[in-house]
Amino acid sequence: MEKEPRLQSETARRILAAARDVFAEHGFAGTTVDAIAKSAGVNKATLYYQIGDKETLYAEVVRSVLESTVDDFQKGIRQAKTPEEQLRHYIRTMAATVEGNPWLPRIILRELAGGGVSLPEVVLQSFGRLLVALTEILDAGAKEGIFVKTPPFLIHMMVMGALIFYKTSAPIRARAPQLLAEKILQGRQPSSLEVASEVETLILKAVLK
Amino acid sequence: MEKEPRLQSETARRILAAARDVFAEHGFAGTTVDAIAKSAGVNKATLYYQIGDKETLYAEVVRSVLESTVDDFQKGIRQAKTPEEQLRHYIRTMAATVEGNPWLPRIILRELAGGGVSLPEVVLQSFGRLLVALTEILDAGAKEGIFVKTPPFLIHMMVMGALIFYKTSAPIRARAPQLLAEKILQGRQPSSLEVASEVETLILKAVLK
Amino acid sequence: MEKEPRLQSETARRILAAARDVFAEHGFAGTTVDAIAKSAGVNKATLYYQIGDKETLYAEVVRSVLESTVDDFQKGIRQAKTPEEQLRHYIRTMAATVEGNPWLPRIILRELAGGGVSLPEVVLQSFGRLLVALTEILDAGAKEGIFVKTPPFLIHMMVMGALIFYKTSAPIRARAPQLLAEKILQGRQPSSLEVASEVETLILKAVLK
Amino acid sequence: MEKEPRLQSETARRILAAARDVFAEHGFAGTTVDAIAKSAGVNKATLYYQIGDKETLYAEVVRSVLESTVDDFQKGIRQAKTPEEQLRHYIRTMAATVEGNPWLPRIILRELAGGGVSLPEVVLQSFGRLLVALTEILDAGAKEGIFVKTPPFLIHMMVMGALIFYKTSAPIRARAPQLLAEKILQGRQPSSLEVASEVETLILKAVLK
DNA sequence: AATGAATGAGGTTTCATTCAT
DNA sequence: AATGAATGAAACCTCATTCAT
Repeated sequence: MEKEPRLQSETARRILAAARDVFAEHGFAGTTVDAIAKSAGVNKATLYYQIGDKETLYAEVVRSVLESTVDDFQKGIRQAKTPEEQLRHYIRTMAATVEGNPWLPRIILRELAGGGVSLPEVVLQSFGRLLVALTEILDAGAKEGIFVKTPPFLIHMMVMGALIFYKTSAPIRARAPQLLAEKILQGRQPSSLEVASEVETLILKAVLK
Repeated sequence: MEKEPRLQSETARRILAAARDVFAEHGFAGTTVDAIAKSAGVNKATLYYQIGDKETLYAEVVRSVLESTVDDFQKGIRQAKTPEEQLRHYIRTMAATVEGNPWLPRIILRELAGGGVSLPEVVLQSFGRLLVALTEILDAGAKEGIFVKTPPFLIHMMVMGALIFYKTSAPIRARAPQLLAEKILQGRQPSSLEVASEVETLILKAVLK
Repeated sequence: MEKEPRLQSETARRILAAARDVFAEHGFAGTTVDAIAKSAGVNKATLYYQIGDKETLYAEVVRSVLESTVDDFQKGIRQAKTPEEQLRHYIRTMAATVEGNPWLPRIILRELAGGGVSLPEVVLQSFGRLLVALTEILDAGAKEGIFVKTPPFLIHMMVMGALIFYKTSAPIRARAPQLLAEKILQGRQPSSLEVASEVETLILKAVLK
Repeated sequence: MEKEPRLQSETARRILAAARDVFAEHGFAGTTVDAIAKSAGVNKATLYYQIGDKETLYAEVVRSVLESTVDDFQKGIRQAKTPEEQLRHYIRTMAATVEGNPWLPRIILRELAGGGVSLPEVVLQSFGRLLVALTEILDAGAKEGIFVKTPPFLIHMMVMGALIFYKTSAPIRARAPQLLAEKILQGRQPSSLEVASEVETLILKAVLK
């Protein structure tokens, strides 16, 4: 249950990668162990030998996905100097992470829907550190008199919400009737990166004095 | 598969209400027909007699929940006059709807996570009408020179994202270590309505010239 | 788990009868639910619907087998008057019960081997009542001066042990080399009832003053 | 399948000792090869390399346990002179063997319950020799006119039955309600050796003229 | 309209055994 | 001689669905 990722065998890594994709696609209950094993190219019993039961497997996937994600976040943020630059960096890093980890948004959505019952303590702590970083950025900006005072949690929700909702609603948007799409989206389906830059613009306008 | 809602018997309504709650709690795959029947206080066979199979039941739940929600939205928006008032009204209506329908956020999250495969056409259309309304508000504001030009879809994502994420992350926030909570939330867990009003402030600041 | 036997459906009775035989033959771990279902002529899922899981099924079998057995015992004993007659009756009743319930000896042996972990409280109580009856017989005989004082539990063990061991060792005796059998058994394989009568003779001789 | 015991390696002995305990505890079907390997502190594959498959392992355990037991029996019996002394010795030796080999009673019970299908020929022969010895004792006593004529097999069953049942019923007796225990056992739980001596008294009284 | 009962299909997990090292 | 890893087969159990009443 508590395998040090660095010590994982190649087989275990293959299984976890497969599990990550299948869980992201179908959720916990909708995923069958058979599907994971097949996707990983191993026998079902091997999966149990290497990792454990379905719940352990899921917990391990959630942990590794969210923890590594948060690590990426933090590295990104430290590179900027002024609060404004840091806040921009924060948004860009989040966008890049969402973009680079296609399974992430859906796993986050499902965890939220499920009340986060599968989130291990260690993930909560990583998350906390991320929010602390954002809090420090906003506080610094407020102290310098360039930001209005805003609750960090809310900023996080708006940024994450916009990015994740935009990303995951893609298949639904694709089904929109032609006419509608033109009216609302002006015929364009902006890429995630364009959206991220628009989010950046809006959030900055909302926060800057 | 397509029962006219007005013709529903009392039994059918009880089943659908139970299904709505159980599906919201556990998702489609995580829900058993047995659990719905038990929660509705009817025999499983009765459920099949009244509604149909599990998929039909889910589709019916999603349809009724989202469609009625969108109807509420639209009624709310029309009551305001100036674009600014309308935009505020839009956000407040959304917040009130999320607040008044506890099952809504989780169903939306799961639908997004699942790519919206269970969303019937009619729901997409309702959604479209909602976005058209928002588009008209933003366009009117831009034409009057009080709003900057912003993509309506993005505004929608930011508002919905913030509201739904805040609502559904409550159980996770409750697990946050004391120290962290104080730093980030300053010890307060604002109510959903307070959050909605802060979202309103931020969005308006972002959109107003 | 606590079905009143009188209220059991025909199907449930068929399943329990099949389970009784298969468990007696192969023990708990050696029995598959598939085998019971097949032997009962019902679908495996029906078995779960009617009774419950394997453990519940086994507990129910042990309970019903041992409880009804003890009831038989008690009826038999009450019919005799003098302590000597009662003690003879006790032994004969036990022999008849072992003879009439082929699955009983093996289930008792397995329960003893397993430490009786599956014996429900109610079975223990029945057993207790049986031993109380035997105790009263021996005490009465001792008071009348016709029995020597002997521990009731030991008498019970010797009688049961002899009867059950004789019964269950039949397949092993059948494998004995010809020559040996002649020497030990004088070529005869006495029937269970003959053995019971010899047990009766021996026990009485041991107990009578 | 037939390894000469003298040639067994230390590892093989460790495995067999572990197997003996685990099989006694859980029976053949209830035992997993994993459990034995773990209990022996060796890798599962080593177990297969050293002994063979599960059935071979079990047969080897049964053979060694019962055979060595019978050897002990025979040594003990030869030390006494008169038939009465020999018969007493027989019972005491059996009691001592049961007492000194805690796994023996349960393995015997399970073998009886299973019809002795796992008893190898060699075990049957040892058993036969034991019964021949008992037969000779009883015959000698009868010829000297001090014993009544009794079937040796029955004596064996009664003695073994009483000893083994008493031993293995200990956990069940421990669960007996206080009140009952006092009535039947007069508050005492006699040790196995006390019980053996009472068995001796009773059997001798039954057999002596 | 409602239900107890039944079931095929499929899900999760275990286990004896083998193999490459 | 010993072991970590792998696996086919089979075990237990669940669940959506149907049917007779």
